[in-house]
Amino acid sequence: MNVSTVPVHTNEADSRQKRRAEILAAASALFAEQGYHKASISGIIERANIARGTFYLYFSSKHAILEAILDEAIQGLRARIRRIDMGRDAPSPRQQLRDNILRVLQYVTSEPALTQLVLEHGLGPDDEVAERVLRFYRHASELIESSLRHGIELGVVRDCDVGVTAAASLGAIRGVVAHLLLGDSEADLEQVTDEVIAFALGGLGFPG
Amino acid sequence: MNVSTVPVHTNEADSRQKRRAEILAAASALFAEQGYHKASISGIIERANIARGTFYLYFSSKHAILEAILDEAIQGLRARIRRIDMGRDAPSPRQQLRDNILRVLQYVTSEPALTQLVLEHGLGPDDEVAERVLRFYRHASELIESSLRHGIELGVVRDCDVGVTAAASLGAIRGVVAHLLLGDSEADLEQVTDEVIAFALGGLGFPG
Amino acid sequence: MNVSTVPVHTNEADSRQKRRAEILAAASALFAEQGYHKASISGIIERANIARGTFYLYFSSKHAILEAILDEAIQGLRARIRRIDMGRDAPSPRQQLRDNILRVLQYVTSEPALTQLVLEHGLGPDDEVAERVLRFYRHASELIESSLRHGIELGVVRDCDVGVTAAASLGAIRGVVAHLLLGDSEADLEQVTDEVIAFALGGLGFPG
Amino acid sequence: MNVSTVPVHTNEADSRQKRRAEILAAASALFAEQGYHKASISGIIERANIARGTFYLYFSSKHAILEAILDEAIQGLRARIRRIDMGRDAPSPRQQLRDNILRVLQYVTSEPALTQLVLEHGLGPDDEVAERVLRFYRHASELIESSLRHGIELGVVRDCDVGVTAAASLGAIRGVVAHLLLGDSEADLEQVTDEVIAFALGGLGFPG
DNA sequence: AATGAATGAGGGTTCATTCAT
DNA sequence: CATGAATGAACCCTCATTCAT
Repeated sequence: MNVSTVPVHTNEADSRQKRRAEILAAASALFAEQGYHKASISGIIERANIARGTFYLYFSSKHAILEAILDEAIQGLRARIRRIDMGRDAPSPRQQLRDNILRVLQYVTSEPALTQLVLEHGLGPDDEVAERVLRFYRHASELIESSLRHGIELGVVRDCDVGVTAAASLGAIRGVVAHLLLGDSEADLEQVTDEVIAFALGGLGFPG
Repeated sequence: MNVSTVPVHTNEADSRQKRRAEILAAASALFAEQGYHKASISGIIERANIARGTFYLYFSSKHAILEAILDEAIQGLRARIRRIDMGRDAPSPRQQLRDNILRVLQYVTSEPALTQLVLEHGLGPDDEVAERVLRFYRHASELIESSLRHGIELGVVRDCDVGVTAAASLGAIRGVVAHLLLGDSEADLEQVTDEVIAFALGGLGFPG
Repeated sequence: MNVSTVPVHTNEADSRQKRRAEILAAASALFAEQGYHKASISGIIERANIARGTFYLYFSSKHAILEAILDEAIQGLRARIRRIDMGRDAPSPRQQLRDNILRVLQYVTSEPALTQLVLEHGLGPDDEVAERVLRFYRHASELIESSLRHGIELGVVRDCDVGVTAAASLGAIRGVVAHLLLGDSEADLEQVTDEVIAFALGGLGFPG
Repeated sequence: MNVSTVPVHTNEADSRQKRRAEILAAASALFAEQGYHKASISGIIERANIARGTFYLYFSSKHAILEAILDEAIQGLRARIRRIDMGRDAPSPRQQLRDNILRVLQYVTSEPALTQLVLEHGLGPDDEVAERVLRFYRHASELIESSLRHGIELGVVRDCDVGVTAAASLGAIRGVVAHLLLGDSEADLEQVTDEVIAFALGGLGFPG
């Protein structure tokens, strides 16, 4: 007797996902604006135009939504970072590195709120939240380390402490990301990428 | 023949300073462990073994003690960073840069709790607290920028976007600092410094 | 045929108003018993049988509920005091004055807690709360003053310093109100009113 | 071997009394300015220029000093109110009443801080503090009542409910006192007294 | 007697979470 | 599913009082 013989399931699931996304968007905007701690459930539900109880139908806690947001951001970043292919037919490692950085910077500037949150967390104390971000950084770091090791083997990267150097490289990118986020004007990402590459590969050019 | 025939008064002031330092230490440790927000006055006074009211005899608020801690850390860092002297009789710029980095890394590893806090703050949204840390980062960034500009003029630094490059450099150091803080083992700071210098000045050594 | 086919909505609003009134009642009683300062939120919520947070769903602060209570009391009093109509068709001024006093005394004895609070406040130093009560007293005083002036013009009131006399008149009523509140037995308000009128209009009857 | 062979006892007692009076003065000024509750021990000792512990050498609690202040005020008032002497050689009752009122008004304006406190208290809830003030009011009220009864017996006062009329009379004076305290300008107390007397004895002059 | 650092009970308020409707 | 009134633990902070010096 139900009027809608259409796949109710899909509709419901769709609308559920949509609602969920709305709440997620409201929360990440608020978190970015006020910081996780200062932001309140009240603020989120007001922005998302939902009732208080509804929030808990989609997320089990305030903490949970932060994790979801960070996961989204991390996933976004991960998807844009690709392991450098040393195969013959692949583009040059430098080109691949450049592409990675450019994609990251593009993502980061297209999602400033998410980025803000990733930047903000992942340094704090051993929190379950920080854990995830930390794991991402560790993942990125390992990616860099393995590339460095590979490069050293191939003789294209000078011999160095890969742990320290990877930390420095990752930090450099983080620094540039923060720089982009703070800057009001829109920067030419291609150019910025080239600067980063130049710095990472050639340093400042100081004479040895 | 005792050097200190100074007034007994010092005792009072000393004990006050001592107590203050104890509270400061308890708070830094707790803030570093749990983060500023999660840490509570209760936790601080328990760790410092003082009564609730006593805390407020030394610091006007929870916020105030964080500021005091951050100020101390920033001051500690600032004191270890010296503008590079380009004079003839000065050590080589590279040597001076190395000294700066080494001093910072030494301080940072000697004060992991303070460092943790500085690392943690200054990224969130406009917090009154973050302000100070941000200002420090900005200060450091400007120092680097001006050095870069100077180096470019002298022809010892290749032409680059000083804003981006300074952000990358500062980020690289922050990255290494975070790396040191997370690492359980004690690293040889001299060696780490050399790695940082090598990375900053010569990059990865990738062939153009 | 039910007069109220009004929306069911009223139920919600009603229950909210009811709850609010309960808290208001609990607070008035406690304030009257212990005084505003000694009374605590804990005491109020215990008496009202609500949780701590619930209180703040209805009143933004302890201060706010006092204001609400005082406003209610003042409004109650104001509503019972009417400017004396000197028109031809109006009852005699004496009758109108009598009605005013009787209504006030009736209200005051029906709301001893509220009265206690109004009596208690408006005398301390410039408190934001006292302000409202003070304004009410000033309003009442001005009403009396203008009546006195009018009476003097008409020759029915002897020439006097209206400021002082109004203060004395208002004080006399306050005194009687306090007297009624302290007295355990229930007084005949009509009789008391007549006494007040007799005193106010004819004094003690002492021979000049 | 004591240098001072003078009655040390007296000196000490004197200085103790002096100190005590200073604290009392500081406290009553502060209480009058800020109200009893808002005023703090810190405020008192700062104003009295004594150490925190010293306060408790002279008064056992914050409450105790309020009691002492109120006692002083009440004593001051009591000393200025004299039972009306109906003896033949005595001045006329009216004159005696006038003298009483004038003395009270003089005292009250000379000690605004104390008066403020008496006015403020004595209406609040059944507090130990209010008790004393209340007792004073009751005392004054009984004095008036007995005078009224006497006057009625003598036929110089019209027959009335002495309880109500005494309350009204006392209230009238309180009202005038408050009026004087609030007024910035200095009033001619003799004139004010005459107004009060005229009101109390003859009322407003309204035609019966 | 005088001091003032230390105390800790108690204050008002917030806010993430729950649950009856 | 959606609601939002209700909850209460936990928060930061104040301040009258104490006591070792």
